[in-house]
Amino acid sequence: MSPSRLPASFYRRPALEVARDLLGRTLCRELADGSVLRGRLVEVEAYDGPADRASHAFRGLTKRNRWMFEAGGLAYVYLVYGMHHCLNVVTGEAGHPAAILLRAAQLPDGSLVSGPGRLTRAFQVDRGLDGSSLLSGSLWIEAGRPVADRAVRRAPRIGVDYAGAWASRPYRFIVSRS
DNA sequence: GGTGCGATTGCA
DNA sequence: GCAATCGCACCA
Repeated sequence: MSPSRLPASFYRRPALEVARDLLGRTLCRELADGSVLRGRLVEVEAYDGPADRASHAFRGLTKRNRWMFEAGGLAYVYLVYGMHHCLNVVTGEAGHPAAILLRAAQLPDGSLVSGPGRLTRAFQVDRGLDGSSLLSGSLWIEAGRPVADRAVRRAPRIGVDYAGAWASRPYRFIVSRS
């Protein structure tokens, strides 16, 4: 258990707050051989509450989205388009469905992994990690180097045009400068 | 039990 | 611009 692993209290806050605070943090993934992949989170999206039409939780609890209804600190991993995995961080209190989609990270060598499907491929994340705790286990987030307000840009979420007015809400958070 | 489609990506 | 590819949400 790494001492710099972000604690449960980090995740059990409102989704928009957690989303903004995830920027600059270090996504960590331990592989079977014991090596650890790391990347600095530079783009995330919040999906917040039962009224958010863009969220998987909009139509209530289902087999797929059940982890979104748990207390923050879990991974929610699902398959989209039959071929790409998406990695989310569950946030907030139990009963309030919310999660943050991880969209892009900067690797230690400076290269950028951009896109939720590319991110899960790079970090070898699939549905085997769905529902796993970020507080223990092979997937977690460390404190890293938080980002100043002036370096944060907000924008509408990607790929949710079906969500009506919710599609234009600025729920995407991007590191615009280092 | 059947059907339509997606919080994407890569290639033409 | 569009095909790939399948779990699952939803309806019957």
